[in-house]
Amino acid sequence: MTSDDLNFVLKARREKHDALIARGLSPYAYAFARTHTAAAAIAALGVADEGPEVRVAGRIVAWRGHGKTSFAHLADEGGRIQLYFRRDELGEELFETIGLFDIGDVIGVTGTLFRTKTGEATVRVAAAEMLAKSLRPLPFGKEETVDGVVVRHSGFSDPEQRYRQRAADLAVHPDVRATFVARSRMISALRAFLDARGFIEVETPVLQPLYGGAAARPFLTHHNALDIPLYLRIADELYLKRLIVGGFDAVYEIGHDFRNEGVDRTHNPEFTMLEWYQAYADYDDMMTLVEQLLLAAATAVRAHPIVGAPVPALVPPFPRVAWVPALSAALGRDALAMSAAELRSAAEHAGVVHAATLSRTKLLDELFQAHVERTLHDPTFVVDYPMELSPLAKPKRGAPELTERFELFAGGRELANAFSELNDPIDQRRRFEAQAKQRAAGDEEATVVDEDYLRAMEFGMPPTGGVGVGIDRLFMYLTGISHIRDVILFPTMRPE
RNA sequence: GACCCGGUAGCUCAGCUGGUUAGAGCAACGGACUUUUAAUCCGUAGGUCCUGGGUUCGAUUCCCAGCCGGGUCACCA
Repeated sequence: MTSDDLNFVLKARREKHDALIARGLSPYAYAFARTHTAAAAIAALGVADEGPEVRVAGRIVAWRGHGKTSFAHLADEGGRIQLYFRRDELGEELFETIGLFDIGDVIGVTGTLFRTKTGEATVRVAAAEMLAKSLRPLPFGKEETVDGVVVRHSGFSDPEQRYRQRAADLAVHPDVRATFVARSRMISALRAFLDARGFIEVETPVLQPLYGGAAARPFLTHHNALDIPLYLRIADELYLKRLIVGGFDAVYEIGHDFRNEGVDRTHNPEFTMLEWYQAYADYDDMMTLVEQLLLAAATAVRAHPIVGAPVPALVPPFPRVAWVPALSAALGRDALAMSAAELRSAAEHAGVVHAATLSRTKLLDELFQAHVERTLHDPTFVVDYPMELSPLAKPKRGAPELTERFELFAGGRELANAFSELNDPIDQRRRFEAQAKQRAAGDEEATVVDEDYLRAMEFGMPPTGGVGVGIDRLFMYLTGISHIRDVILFPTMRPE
C-alpha cells in the first residue's frame, strides 16, 4: 500500500508513528519483561487499596482522556486491567508521548497498583513504552458491563470479515480466543487419554500415491521431481494399519484429512481427524474406549467455560442400535431382502434425490440416513453395518452378511466410525475388487485396489480394533457450536 | 445445487413510492477537562453507495447479469 492509498485514519496513525521516531523512540520494541499478566496483577492487589509495582503489557482496548490525566484499558491474552496516566506523575515529556498512543497499540507499562474510587483495580502508570504501533485500526467496539454481563456496542460482527480476518476477530473478541483455547485443551486431553493407555502418536503421509480408508473425492496434486500425481489424504487408516503390521500395538494420529467436497456449516475441505488402532482388540473394546475418551474430552471442555451451550452430560454405556433391524423396523420389512427396485422406490418415497441413479449399496445407506441417523440426538452407537458398506471391516461373528462396525451418532451427526479391522488379506482383496467394480460402474467415491496395503497385510496383521473421530464435530457437539467455521481458526474461504 | 436475505464512512447501521449537497453512533482529527469506565461537552474531517450493463431528464434506490457473503433446505457411508 502506498501512502496515497492511506485514508485519514491510517494517516493519523502513521503520523504518530513518525512522531515517535522523531522523539527518538522505537515504534517496535524487541521485548518487554513483564512481572504480571493483567489477571495476575488484579489478583496481586486482592482486596487492598494499594498494591505492589507491576510491569504489564498488552493492547490498548479503550482510552478515556481527561486533559491532564487519562484512563485506558490494557488487554492481554487472559484479561484486561485499567491504566491511569497523570501528567504530574509521568512528567511533561512522557505525558506528551502517551498522546501518541492509539487504541490498538501494544504497550508496556510500569506502575503501582491501586483501587479507584469506583473500586476498579488499576495501574498508576509511572513509565510507559510503545511495543508495537498499530497502523491500522482494529474494529474494537465498546463494552459495558450491565448486571455482570458484558454488552458490546458497535463491534466487529460481519461474519465474512471475521472469518477472513481472523487475526482481527481474535484480537477484539476474547470469547473467540477462549473457544480455541477450549478446543486446544480438548485435544490435549485426547492425547493424554491415549498416551496414558500406552498408545504412541505417529505421523503418516499427507501426500499419498493412492488414497483410501474412506469414501470421498480427493484433492490431486503433482510432485515435480518424481513427476507423479499425489493425493492429499482423505483418511489415515491404511498407513496406521501398516504400523500395526509392523509391530506397534497401539498407535494414533491427529491430523488433517482433505476431502474435495462442498463447504457448509458442518463441512470444511480440510478437517481434523483422530484415528487410533489397537492390536488384539475388537469393536466391542473400541466402544468402551470411545465412551471413556468422550468423557475425558467433555471434562476438558467443561473445565474451560466458553460462550455456548453447556457440555452435554455423557452417561455410558451409550445405547446400541443394530443397523439392519433399525432400518427394517423403519421400513416395515427386512431391508437386506429387498431388491434394488424396491429399495429405490422406498428411497424416492423418503425424498432421497437422484434415487434412480444410486447403487443398491448407496440406497441402503441413504435410507438409513433418512430414517434412522437423523433421529439420534443423544450419543448412540449404530452397530453391525452391512458388508457392502464396509470394505475394511471384519465380517460379524455369526452373521457374515454384516460387519463388526459401529458409528457413534450424537446431535444428529456422525462423531466416530470404527471396526474390528479386516485382517484377512484374501478377503480384503475380494472387497477391494468389489469396490473397484463399483468404481468402474461410476461410483467416484469407491476405493481402489491398494496392492501395497495388501502386501503389508499378507505379512500378517494381528486382530485390531480401530476408530476415527472427527475432532471438529466432537468439539461442536460438546460446545453446542453449530458452525464448523467457528471451531476452525482459518476456515477455507473463496479468495477475496 | 435450490430458495430467501444482504453488500452504503475504519466498525455498526439508517437512507420512504427514483429527485438537488447520501446521514447517525463509535473510531479519527482540533479544543475543554487531574478518579473515568459505552466518560462528557464544543467543533472538524471522512464515501468507487460491491461490479458491469439497462430503463430514465435524473439511479444508492427500479430491472438484468455477475462477484462476494449470510440463512434455510438438499448432498457429502
